[in-house]
Amino acid sequence: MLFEFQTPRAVIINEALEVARKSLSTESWIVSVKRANSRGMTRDARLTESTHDQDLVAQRYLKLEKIKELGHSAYPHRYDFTHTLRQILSRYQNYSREQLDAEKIHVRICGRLVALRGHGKAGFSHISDGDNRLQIYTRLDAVGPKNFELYGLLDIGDFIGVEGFLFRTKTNELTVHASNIKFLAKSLLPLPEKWHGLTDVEIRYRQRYLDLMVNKDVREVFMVRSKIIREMRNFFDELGYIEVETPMMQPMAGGATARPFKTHHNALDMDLYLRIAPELYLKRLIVGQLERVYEINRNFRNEGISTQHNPEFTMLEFYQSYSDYRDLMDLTETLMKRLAERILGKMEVEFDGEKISLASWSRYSLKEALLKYWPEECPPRPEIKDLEEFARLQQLSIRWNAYAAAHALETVPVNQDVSRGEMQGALFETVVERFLLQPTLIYDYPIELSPLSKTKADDPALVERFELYIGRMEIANAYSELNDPEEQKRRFESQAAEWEKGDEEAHQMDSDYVRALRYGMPPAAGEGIGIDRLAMLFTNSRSIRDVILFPHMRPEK
RNA sequence: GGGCCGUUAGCUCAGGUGGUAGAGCAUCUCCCUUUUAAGGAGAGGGUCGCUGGUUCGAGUCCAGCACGGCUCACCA
Repeated sequence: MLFEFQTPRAVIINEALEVARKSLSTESWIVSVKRANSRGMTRDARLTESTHDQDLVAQRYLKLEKIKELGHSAYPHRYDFTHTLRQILSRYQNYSREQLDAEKIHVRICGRLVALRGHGKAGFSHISDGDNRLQIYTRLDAVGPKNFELYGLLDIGDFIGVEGFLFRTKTNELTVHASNIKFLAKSLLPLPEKWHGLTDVEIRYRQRYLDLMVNKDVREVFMVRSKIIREMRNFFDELGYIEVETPMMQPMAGGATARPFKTHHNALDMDLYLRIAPELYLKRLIVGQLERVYEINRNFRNEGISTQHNPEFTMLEFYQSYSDYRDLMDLTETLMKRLAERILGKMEVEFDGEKISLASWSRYSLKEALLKYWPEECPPRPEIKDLEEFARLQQLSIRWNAYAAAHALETVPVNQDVSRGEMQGALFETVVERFLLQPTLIYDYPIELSPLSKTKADDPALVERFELYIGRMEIANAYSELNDPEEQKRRFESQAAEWEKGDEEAHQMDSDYVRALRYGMPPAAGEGIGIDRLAMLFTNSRSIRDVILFPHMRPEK
């Protein structure tokens, strides 16, 4: 009965609002209803008023209802386009006005409406495929009243298909002169503001789809990231590697020093860990004579989040039989130069305001680097023996700490529990790392820091391991693989002792891995390359979150 | 967890020394058949992050909290 007293418009509004209320729980909706409530209006007046005035979202639901009333499907299944926007632009961009007029090229195109400019009984708009835009000219006498009514109900963000012919406007812009419009999907929530775009960092990460719609450079970042991975696959495929996938859920998380995430398998009632590295599985494949394998996938580490750390990160890890770490140094340099060449077309990248050349590489042993980068202002410069005797290392550390305290730099721990190798490692990280802007390979690490690497033939205190630094970031980590099962077992045992002492990151005994080694593993070298950090370098991104589509965030409140 | 910065309309942002909130874009109505940050006329839209305090009066001052960013510490 009530309906008799309502105008048709009010009925539509009510229906639209019912739909809106059922499918929507946004702040704006709640706010507008609360606001209406507070004005003490009747239900119908409330609904009419709150829509009629302000609720942008309800406004759009209302338009969708009207579009349905015009006989359009709200969510049609497909659109039969003749060209992508990219095709139109690449094919016809150079056609003159006369050529276009002569040929009357008929097209059907589709995309998201990104700009609308009304003009009385005509209108200009742009549709986009995300990267490319094309202008549409819609005029009443060309599309007819029904289409033009639909045109009036469109919002920025809607998807449409347009049929028409190509022409050039007064300002010489290639444009589709519409003869028919097909509604494809509605954008019920308004897009970010057209001029300033989306700058709120949190929304950019949480609602990356908006970021991708609006910020062109963001799309570019992920294009580069994709190219990096593709080029890496090409590179390793050409070298005869095969790509494999190993377990992401492991009964024991090994292959790195890090704390894992824990999960549980219900049917088997067993705890599992998300992998911190694929290393031990990939080396089992080397035992199984896959000989050259690589895997590109996620690792998970239950640690802090920073501009350089996301809980899940992507790593390329590869193993090459019959080779040692020297081979991988060369391979790494070749790979990086090739990536730069193919993706950037040049060897120079700008990173964090500084110029990096991927053409000039340095190689230092860890100890050499310490001697080389020891600050001038903290004399005397250490000699090699200062790095090799425990007591002298302690003295050196104390000297560093005094210097560091005066210059607001990081200090290193000095106590009897720390081994010689750990002290060397700590000194390296604090003294040297911050200087490693240009590509630098640091090699020959203390054995204490590397439970899975092979010792150097002429120095059992060192292992054949190197790390690649670029832009002060650790980009890659590689070593000659330890393939002596008994030695590996002893290393695990000594790690187990560290675990007992409370080191949660110490490696656990992996008996099956030792068993695999006992069947015989050829000499081999392996390496992990951090894809996210490489992507940061190649896209001049200061935060790892800028190169991960959906970086880890706290739960939305 | 520590330090620094931030939170005002759907979006991007203004709001000396306390006096009850503003612009552009977006939205709505009207005009406009080659515009492009279209234009013109008009209208609506805000518990100024939350809680408490000082004050006659708080967007503004103070305290606490929440959320976010950057940064430092472990790690790749």
